[in-house]
Amino acid sequence: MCTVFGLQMENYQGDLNDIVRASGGPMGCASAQASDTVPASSWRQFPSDPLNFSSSSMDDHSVIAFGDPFSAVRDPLFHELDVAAGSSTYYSSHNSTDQMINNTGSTTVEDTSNFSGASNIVGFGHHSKIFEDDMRSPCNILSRIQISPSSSKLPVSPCDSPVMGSGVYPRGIKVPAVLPSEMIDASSSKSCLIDNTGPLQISSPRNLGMKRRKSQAKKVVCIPSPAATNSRSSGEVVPSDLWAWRKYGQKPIKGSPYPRGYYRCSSSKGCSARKQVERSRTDPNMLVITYTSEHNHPWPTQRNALAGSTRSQPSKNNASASKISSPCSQPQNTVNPKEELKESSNDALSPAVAASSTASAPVKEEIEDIEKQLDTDDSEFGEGNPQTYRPALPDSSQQSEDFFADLDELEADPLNLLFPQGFSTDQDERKEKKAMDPFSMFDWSGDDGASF
DNA sequence: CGACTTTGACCTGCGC
DNA sequence: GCGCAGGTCAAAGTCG
Repeated sequence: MCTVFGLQMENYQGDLNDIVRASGGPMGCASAQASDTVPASSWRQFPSDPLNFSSSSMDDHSVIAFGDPFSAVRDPLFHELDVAAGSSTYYSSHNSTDQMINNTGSTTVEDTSNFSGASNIVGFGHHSKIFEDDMRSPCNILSRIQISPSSSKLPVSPCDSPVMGSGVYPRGIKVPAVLPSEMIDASSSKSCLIDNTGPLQISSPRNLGMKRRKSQAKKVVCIPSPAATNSRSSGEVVPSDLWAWRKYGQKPIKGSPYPRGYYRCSSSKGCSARKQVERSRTDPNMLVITYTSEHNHPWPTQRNALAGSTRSQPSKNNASASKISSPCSQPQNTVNPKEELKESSNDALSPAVAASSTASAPVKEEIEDIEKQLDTDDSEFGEGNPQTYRPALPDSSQQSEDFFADLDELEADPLNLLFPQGFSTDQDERKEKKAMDPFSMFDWSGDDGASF
């Protein structure tokens, strides 16, 4: 049982960067397979932002880390998936060559019909701590993603600093207990057509959009399709993530029985982030989500952040959705969908924080402990700590630092409240496991009315 | 009423 | 140049 995430990078421009594939468990469970091998060392890259990188993590786990300030934050979804899918989660990237690295030692060379393009894949044994650590970040799916230096031009400029991810933080994906394994290359690799340092030519907005479309970096994420329908009438299942998406189009795709939905970020006006959602033509149980462009705004923490995802889960479907979201079944977390919706619209906290507030009583205690621990360990999560959740502004590292400085002024980082156990020690592991239980932390329903 | 989805039309890139 | 396919727009409808 594996959860497979395929990430494809097209025309790397520095923002939608950093793709890594972390495979867990025996490679036999992966349908995404490689045709070549590459030394893991060739994959390692040093972070562009030292502030957000822990040398220890590098040394201890050979973590592929990046400048993404979100790299420090555990990804609730992927932890959820990790758990639900038997701790086998895959990230992947596609580049010029098919490569898979499995640091478990058993590099597998297989083939996948779904990899039409090339890919660089780095796998980590799912028992390894590195992977567990990686999974602590809500944005790690991206932050830990990195393009093989051998196959991609990596512009290293302030402008290329990773931004808010591009929304590859599926939050509400409801993962079936048994997950199909598949990785899809939804778009073929193309040579870089854009020199992001060159002059920008603008004809008409539409023309620009088209040109951008053709040359822009993309990330392709393959996820198991949620069983529940959370789309209003089409019945199409669109897993929600932390961003709010607004559907603006749908087109039938030639050769595929499934239409492709087009979404743009509605978290912030002017955000150019887009994504395309379509079902895999080879495995209808898999959704292929292609992220284009990147968010030009911080991770949504305002009420509108959940607008799309909330709406995309109509109350009439919430029952089934919550069932799926909680294979472990936590009935105490079941809440009136109406209430949940209402709460969500009123809550200005980040989803993660809200999640903490919705946890069941025992979990609440754990979270309280964690918060206390956070207070005492605050220094540990100070600047430069990789486990610190730090949203970034896209423009420059300086800007990011300023932004971080602003964030530091916040009383408490919402996600830190959830992920303070990022630096777990052995004695913390038990608590961590419990606290990180995705079904208690990320089930956004609640029994105390504190949910949103 | 605001936010969202649906859907047909339009625009653009690309291959022939 | 033409046609196809994919991507986007925008009006209309839906929902809470």
